[in-house]
Amino acid sequence: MKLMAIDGNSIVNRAFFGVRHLSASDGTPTNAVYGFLAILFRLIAEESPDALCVAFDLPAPTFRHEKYDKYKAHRKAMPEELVVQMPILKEVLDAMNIKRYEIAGWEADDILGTLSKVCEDDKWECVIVTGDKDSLQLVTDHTRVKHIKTKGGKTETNDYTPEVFVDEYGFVPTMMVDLKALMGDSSDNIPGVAGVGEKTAMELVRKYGRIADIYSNLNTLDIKDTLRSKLEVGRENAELSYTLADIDVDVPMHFSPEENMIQSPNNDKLYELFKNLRFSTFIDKCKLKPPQATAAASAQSLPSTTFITTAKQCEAMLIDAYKANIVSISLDTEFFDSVAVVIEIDGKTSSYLLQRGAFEAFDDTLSELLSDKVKKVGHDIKDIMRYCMERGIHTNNWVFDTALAAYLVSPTDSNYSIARIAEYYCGYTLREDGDENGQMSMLENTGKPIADEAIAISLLIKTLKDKLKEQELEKLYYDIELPLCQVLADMEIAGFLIDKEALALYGTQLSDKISNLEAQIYDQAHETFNINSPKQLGVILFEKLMLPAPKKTKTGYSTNIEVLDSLVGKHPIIDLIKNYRELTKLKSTYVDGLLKVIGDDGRIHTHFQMTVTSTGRLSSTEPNLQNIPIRKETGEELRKMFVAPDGKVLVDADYSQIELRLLAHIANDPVMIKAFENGEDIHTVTASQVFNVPIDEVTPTHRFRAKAVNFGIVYGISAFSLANDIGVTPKEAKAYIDNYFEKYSGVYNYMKNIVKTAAKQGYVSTLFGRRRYLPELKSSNFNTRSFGERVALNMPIQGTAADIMKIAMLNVSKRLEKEGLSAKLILQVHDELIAECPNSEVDSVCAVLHEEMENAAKLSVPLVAETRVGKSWYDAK
DNA sequence: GCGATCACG
DNA sequence: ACGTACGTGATCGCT
Repeated sequence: MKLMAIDGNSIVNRAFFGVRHLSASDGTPTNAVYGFLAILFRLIAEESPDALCVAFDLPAPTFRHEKYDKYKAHRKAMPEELVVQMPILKEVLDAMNIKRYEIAGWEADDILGTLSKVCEDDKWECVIVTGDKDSLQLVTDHTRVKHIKTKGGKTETNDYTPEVFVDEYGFVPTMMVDLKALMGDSSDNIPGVAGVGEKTAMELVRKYGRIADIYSNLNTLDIKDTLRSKLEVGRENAELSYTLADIDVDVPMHFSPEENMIQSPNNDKLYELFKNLRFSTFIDKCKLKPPQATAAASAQSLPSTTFITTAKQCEAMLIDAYKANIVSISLDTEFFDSVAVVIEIDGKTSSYLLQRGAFEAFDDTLSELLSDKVKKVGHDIKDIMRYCMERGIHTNNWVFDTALAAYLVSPTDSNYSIARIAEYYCGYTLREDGDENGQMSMLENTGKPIADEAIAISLLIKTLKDKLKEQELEKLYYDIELPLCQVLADMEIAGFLIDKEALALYGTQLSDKISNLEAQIYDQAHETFNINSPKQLGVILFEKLMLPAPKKTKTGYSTNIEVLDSLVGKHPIIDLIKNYRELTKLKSTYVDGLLKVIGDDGRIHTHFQMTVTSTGRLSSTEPNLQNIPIRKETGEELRKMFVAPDGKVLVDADYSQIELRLLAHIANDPVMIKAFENGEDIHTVTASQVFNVPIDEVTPTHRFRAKAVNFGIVYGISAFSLANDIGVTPKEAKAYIDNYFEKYSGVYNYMKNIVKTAAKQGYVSTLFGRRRYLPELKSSNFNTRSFGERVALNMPIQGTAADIMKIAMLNVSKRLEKEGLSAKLILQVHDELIAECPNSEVDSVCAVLHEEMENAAKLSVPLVAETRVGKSWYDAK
């Protein structure tokens, strides 16, 4: 039988410092609890113990403090954010029916030692889990210590059996105490012997054994006299340290391993806890079910769903739908053959399910529901719009989107599925759409999931509307985000025409070059290997060819472009590999990747994601058309395959320096504003400022560096990173930054103030009110907090640029329609808009894009947009 | 499923 | 002293 005993404080500490910021629904930090549980579940899976318990320290003084009043004296107090997590962790453990041991006057180590001894007497195997090396003294044939450490954010475990310990230390585990008695421990304030560190202490213990032996033979030991006198002077401290380091295995406590046998958790309690902590992964992992009581209670107040089977029922439903203020709709997007509707009139809610085949007028009814006559709410309505339009049904009059609202309210969440947000905001759990048994009715079988979804949507509306109001997001939501859905749906449907043959040809040309390079690389390496495997490549470069390895990753050698660049000239294989990397990237991601997604119409229809970024930008997937190569010539070729059909051209319009213009505006920096007003090149102006040279003496190097500084400022710069980026010393980089802030003092003040404001109000926002909350600023972890500060600087700029582009898109789309132009927007790449345009409309469309983009916002600097025309994206750039 | 790498603004 | 720039997505190898 096996007991796993955990040093609670030690592990929770590791978790706290190793896991990034997380918080419960009320904002309490939860990262330590999360990390602890992640480690716990991993260990249970790894060890499958029969019994399990956790030992904790208590804040009360221990017998060690009595012996030595300075014990752990200058140890830092536990950070407040960890303090608040301790009771939560204990509550979770209780709900999991895992026993906790905490005894005033003793530390967790002593408890672990005591219970490992009991295990030994009872012939149980004992596994002690800790992040603290002190407990290694407990290792015996029956007691194994699992030592946990965090390395680069990853937890690693080392198992110490007596053999492993002896291998590493060169003496038996019990002598760990002697080691510590000699070397001391600064974090626990154990003095040890002055002048004796880890190396010397190890050697002494290895050679001469326990400190009792060392001191009784002190005069005859074969050591330097200086060391001998250090030992002599430090004798009292050594003996005191010994008693402090020695783990007490006779703590007066009742313990028997059988009482700690693993039990199933208290489902209801643990479910509630995990739900509030937002630990949905652990809910799944423990296979917890929503508490029966609450499920039943909420089910009572929910409408039961009517399955519509007659034209008469259907008519009655439609009449209500026309009358209602809000109708929640969920559509089956797999077969397009069922729709769920929830209607609320006079506070009375009814739920309906309509299916094709269940009554004759399904298609007509669906068209009615989707028409102008019904005010609708849906979830991800941009997708519904696209989906319906692709099937020839026009939709209209969507007045709310639950996903979009949840995103604006909390743009850093990772998932806005209806199930997630209904659970989170309303405590409403959607039933799983599993096929539990084959004997279900139509309603039970295919209708349930969407019927539940429509109910969830109707429940969410009020909560989300309140939140939008509370956070002053209504204007942004109703005037920008919601109307943008239709524009994006139209763009997705329009798609981008691809010259498929040219793309395929380009692919075969790449293939030829790649196999050529492959052969040369194998030749240089004198063997074949997988060049795409960083692991194998690392072995070839740094072990076989003995090139210097400048950097390592968590898993091994780094072979990224920076490393390769540093090796250019040292071996001919490097250039070949760089070339190979570049071409295989183009082939696999772009040529093969894009060929796969060209539609029957010869066009690529990307999906714009509206709820992904934390700043308000869009993202593009399946395929991503926002990262088509342009920075290198070989890659830029690809843009020749993005074309306009016969009789049409592409109009490409992009904002010039929108982020720096916004920085000038938001920071209200007179120098920068003036530069933009005068239409000057901002990087040249910055160079002139930073390097103290007249404008016409700015060299390309000056400009290049100034450009990096400008970008760095927008990202929340550090001298170190800037130095790394442009290849100067950190000292020089710092001088650039100092100079920059001196000249652009408005920017300096902005940066100082925005972090302060963010910390005070807990969030930052864009000119149009989009918010991002920054709990990171409250973190006691330096990295986390610094990240929060950089985000506070960057989000208002990047986010405002995103808002402005969205406004421009809405206005362009409106203008094109109003002017009766048939040109269509087909792509947005953050600061760039592309329209496909009949030859005859070129001038008008250029004007529309130009004007609507430049007039999307009134700032204290001009917004500038440049348009180009071409038969391909390459030509139009 | 995750890390490394590299494509974009 | 800390560790080192913001925001994304796709592909590959490996566990």
